[in-house]
Amino acid sequence: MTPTETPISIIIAEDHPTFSFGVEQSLARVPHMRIIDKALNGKQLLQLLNTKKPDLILMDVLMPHMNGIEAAMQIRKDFPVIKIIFISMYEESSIIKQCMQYGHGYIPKASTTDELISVINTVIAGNTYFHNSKPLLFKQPYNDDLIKKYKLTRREVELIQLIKDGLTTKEIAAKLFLSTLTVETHRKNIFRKLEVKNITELIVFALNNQIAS
Amino acid sequence: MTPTETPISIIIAEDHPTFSFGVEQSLARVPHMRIIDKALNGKQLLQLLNTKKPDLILMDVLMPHMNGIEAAMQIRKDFPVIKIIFISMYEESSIIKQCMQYGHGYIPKASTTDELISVINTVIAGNTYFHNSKPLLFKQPYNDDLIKKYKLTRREVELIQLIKDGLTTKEIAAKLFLSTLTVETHRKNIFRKLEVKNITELIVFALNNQIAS
DNA sequence: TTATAATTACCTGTTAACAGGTATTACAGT
DNA sequence: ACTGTAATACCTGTTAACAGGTAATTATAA
Repeated sequence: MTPTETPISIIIAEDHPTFSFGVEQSLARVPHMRIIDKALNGKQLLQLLNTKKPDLILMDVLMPHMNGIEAAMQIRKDFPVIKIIFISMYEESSIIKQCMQYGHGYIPKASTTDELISVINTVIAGNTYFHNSKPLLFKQPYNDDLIKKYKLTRREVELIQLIKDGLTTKEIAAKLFLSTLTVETHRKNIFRKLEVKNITELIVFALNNQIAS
Repeated sequence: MTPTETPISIIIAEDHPTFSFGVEQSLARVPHMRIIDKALNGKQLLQLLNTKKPDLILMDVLMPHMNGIEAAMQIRKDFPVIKIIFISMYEESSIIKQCMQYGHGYIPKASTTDELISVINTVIAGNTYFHNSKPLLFKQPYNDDLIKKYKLTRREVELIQLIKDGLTTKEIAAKLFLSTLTVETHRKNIFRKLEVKNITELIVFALNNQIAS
């Protein structure tokens, strides 16, 4: 939108040199963007940041030694001013969600150069941009996919909701006018289906997968 | 980016007619966008949707009778295809976070027409766009704020992490070479400080507040 | 150095969670 | 009419969680 006087300085953190080179070539033609360095993984990136402070980092999510998310967690602590755009081969909602937590933008590797330039401008302008062709937000009201995948019944999903709200078996039974034994049965079935060993794992699973919001 | 053949149909839900009129005027000059109707609040909007199905809704966050967030929750259930862009006077992170949950985009009312058009195009293209000049993501570091607020010790945070990973008291004790009784003491202290009554509430709290990721 | 906080550990109970079953009723799909 | 699944409920245990204390060692900051 508004090209700055001094060019936007960028570091690419990406373990595949081929892709990294492609990005470099693409951005070479953009006057107000300059790639000042490259890193092959998170650790290398953090070392680079000791001497060079870019405006923005194009960060691959999956890298050896230290992945992009971990690196981003560290960077936002040490250099909160630096913008981070994640790039990933996979468009899984769980990944995109993490990117929303720890970065300012996300695009898949399959994106066009135009989209890349667009997202850089957007993020530098102080906004966020998360590409998702299969919209993640509207997939989660009740995560139907997951519920089908794990063959959860309506009642079971209802129970998960209540468990997540911190209700004990007894409280749930009272609320739903059921025997506590029935609630326990449901609970056991949920555990079996989701392959979790206790409430803790159930809650983490449910929250991460938006079965209970 | 890519103007469609048939124009993008839009409904505005906004309780201030002045603002609503301004948007209408602004978009009137954009050929591939068409405002097909207006609503003054969430309830009115939902009624409109019985007869008209827009591609996109420009939704004010704060409206009388039924606010934008509530309306969005309903709409994503009933008409998941419809895109929602929130418009708000306030740039509070709590509001933006909710918008990220229930919509595809967010811009403040102070935005330019260019930004409005840009966000509509972005969202229609299947992406998300959340304007935030004071970046919300980097405001919740690892959540040191919360840890300080609740006066959690290092050890307690460590315990929360392990509890979140589904470890039982015994397992945690073994891992940290502690007595199970010690772990129980820590746990009780955590419960007291965070004012939660059981592990379930602890997990939900920790995940929601990024104390444990 | 001297409080203060952090970490560790223990004691005594009660209650809830969890494991591994069986079994009945009801209803929806073929 | 039949069959599977959902929803309900029970039984028998064991173990973990939780509540309510007390108290001894470290660290650590005033």
